Amino acid sequence: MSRTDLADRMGLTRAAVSLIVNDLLESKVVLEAESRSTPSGRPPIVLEINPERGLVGAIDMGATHMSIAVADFTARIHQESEFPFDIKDGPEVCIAKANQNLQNMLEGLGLSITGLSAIGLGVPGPVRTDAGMVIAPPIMPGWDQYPIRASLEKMWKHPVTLNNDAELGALGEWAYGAGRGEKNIAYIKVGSGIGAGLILNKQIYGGTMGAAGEIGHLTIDEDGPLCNCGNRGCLEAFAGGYAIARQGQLLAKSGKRTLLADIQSDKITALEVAEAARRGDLHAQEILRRAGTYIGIAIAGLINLFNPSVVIIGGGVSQVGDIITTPIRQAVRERAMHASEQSIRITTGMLGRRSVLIGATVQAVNVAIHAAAENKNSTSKAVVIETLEVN
Amino acid sequence: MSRTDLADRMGLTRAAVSLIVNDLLESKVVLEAESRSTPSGRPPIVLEINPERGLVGAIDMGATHMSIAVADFTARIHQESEFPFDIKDGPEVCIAKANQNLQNMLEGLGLSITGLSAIGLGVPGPVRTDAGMVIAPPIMPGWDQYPIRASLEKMWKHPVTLNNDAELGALGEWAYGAGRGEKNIAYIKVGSGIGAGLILNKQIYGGTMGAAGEIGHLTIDEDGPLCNCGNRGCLEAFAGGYAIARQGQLLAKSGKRTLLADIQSDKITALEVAEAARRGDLHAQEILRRAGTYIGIAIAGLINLFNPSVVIIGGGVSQVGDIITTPIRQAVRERAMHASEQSIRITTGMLGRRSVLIGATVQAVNVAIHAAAENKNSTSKAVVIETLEVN
DNA sequence: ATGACTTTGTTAAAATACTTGAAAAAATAA
DNA sequence: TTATTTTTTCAAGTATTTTAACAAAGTCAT
Repeated sequence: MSRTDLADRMGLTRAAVSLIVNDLLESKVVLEAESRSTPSGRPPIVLEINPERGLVGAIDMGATHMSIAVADFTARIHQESEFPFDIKDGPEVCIAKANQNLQNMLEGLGLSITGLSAIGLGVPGPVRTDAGMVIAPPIMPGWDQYPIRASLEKMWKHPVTLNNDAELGALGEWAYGAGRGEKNIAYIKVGSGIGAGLILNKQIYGGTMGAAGEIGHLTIDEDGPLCNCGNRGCLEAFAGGYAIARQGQLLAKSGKRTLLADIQSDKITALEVAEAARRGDLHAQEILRRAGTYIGIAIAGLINLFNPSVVIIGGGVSQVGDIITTPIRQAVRERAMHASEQSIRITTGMLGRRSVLIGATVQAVNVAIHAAAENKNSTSKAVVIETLEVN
Repeated sequence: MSRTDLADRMGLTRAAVSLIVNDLLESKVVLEAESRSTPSGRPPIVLEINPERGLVGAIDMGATHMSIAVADFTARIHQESEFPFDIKDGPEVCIAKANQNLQNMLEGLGLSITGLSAIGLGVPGPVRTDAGMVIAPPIMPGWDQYPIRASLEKMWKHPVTLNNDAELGALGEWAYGAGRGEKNIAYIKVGSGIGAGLILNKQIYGGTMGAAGEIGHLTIDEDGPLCNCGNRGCLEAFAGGYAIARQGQLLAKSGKRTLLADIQSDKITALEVAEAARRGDLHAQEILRRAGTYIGIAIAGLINLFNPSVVIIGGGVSQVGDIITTPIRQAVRERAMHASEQSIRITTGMLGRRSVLIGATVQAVNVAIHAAAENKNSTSKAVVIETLEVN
């Protein structure tokens, strides 16, 4: 990105951008790379974020697993680890575990917490980002209104950001993945549950209470199976990881010719079903195809309401690729309005399992750069977000 | 609203607001009213928009009826008229009719088009507001990519704004109706068709192609009745005005004890069904109750995805009040996620049939004030929108 | 190679949009 | 009357951006 490109995107003059960029250069947030060649005229000086400007922490708390990572300012992950835990243990225990593991990782890198500029955290519940807490989370007992950000900032003495995990997946894919440069995207996280993260007008949209994007609990069929939210026929009850696992278990016991028959029934998770499908198991493929159709129905609804330019399928189940995206696309084609459906792109995420971590990194880098800009008597400020966007 | 209130809402200092407001006072956009009394301290000077600053035109093109109005800067409608027309006649004919009727109304008021500061227009299709045209509209044959705003501005030599009608309904209710001061609202327009207008983060959200809010084509039941969009089981096919009319016609012919039996079957529209229901016809009430349940299912989906703070039911059918809102509320209570459902308010519009017209007025006043601010060497600018919001 | 052309980046002065801190104004309560 | 409270204003200063001119760095045609 050249200064001129930035000026165009931000609606400023080149002169203004020049001043801002020179400040950022001085504070080493961005670097000048080699010039690009152009058909005519002075070649632009390519600007990029300085990876060596600093490091940030990223934490992705799921329902049953936690991932933590240390990454640089370009969101490149230097070290990463994943381990099982249980969000139901409540904030104190979970935060202690997160701290423990982050400290261990830092030690391994010859660093301490002071080596990080900021830490980004994602959790599987409705987040009030400004307040730094979750409100009435369905699957996070004990976390309701616990001051997550405040207690982490007190412990680490560094800025912490808190977001919903699907939001961060959307942010990650938007900044560095399949949604780059788009104005409105939806990221569908198909894991044990199903949630959507929304970027609208280039910003995370969380809704009034942080509870936007609950696509997993759209009613697909009022007479459908019971969902653990208490209602019937939610998408999640048809196509979530648990639902897929249960169908795999039933399949294994059915006596049909399937690769899953070799596995002990209660060990079958969505992962095993996906693996069997990939290896050609027609029955397992059928399970995923059906799940894809249901997800597609819900996505068609989302498209009709939001009209995004891209829908990105992420989360564990998305790893199976075409087996699930094909029925999704077909269901959308059949059910979404023509105008929206014509212009939509439906794709799997480019960042795989890492999209949430990378989204957390983006948030952390954001606050880190803001903090750096505050310390200087610089001309930047809100501008920095755009700088990142443009990266 | 005092200067101090404005400062708080806009995140500026009182000094800054004072400067801006004084400019607006000088250009007669706002007026100082009498001071409110307060328990202690200097009483604030109440500011309000000057109704006599100017007039704007507002046009609401529906599928089969057009409303036009002349209103002042406080969105008070001075004169209004409604007449049948057919959007299918295409842009030239419809624009000519709009012009004809607006000119007549202005003549009746002793005015001409030069007496208007701006004109706001709403149409029932996906609008690209910036481009001033509709893209691939389902029910506006011949309008696709026709330069609506450009040709109107050429004809009238005044600024024209173009929006989707449901968007404008949302804007109207947000600015002067049931959604005042809220951050995220959805306005559900239940007319012949069913569409939603969205205000997110205090701004109209139209989606990537202007096709957001198509709630009428959410799939409620894949085996449901055929919709004129080509799919099966759309909400509109269950609960739209046409669907209600058809059910009323069937009811009339069924031999059941109903007020509709007295009316010639092909003259029964949704209006007659609503009227019969209001007069106590149990079968007609049942039709509306069922429609309400379906609408509620769709709204529950919308709430799960958007988490707005208010959902406003507008359009013709909403006039029946509780008969329809009660089943809607119940369906939402049963199907929406707890966190969102707890905080939501579901209500009918405060502006009745006029919400779209008032939304069009708001847009027109907005551009008019902007234009006024551009002419002056004033300190205002983007600020003006906020001023309006606060009204 | 030279000059014409194009596009990018820089500079200094001016304009704009605020903030800061103090003071004035307008009421109530003691 | 004086103290208190809150709103509004004023004047000076700061921060951010534009304007308009210019310098820099390339290509292209001759």
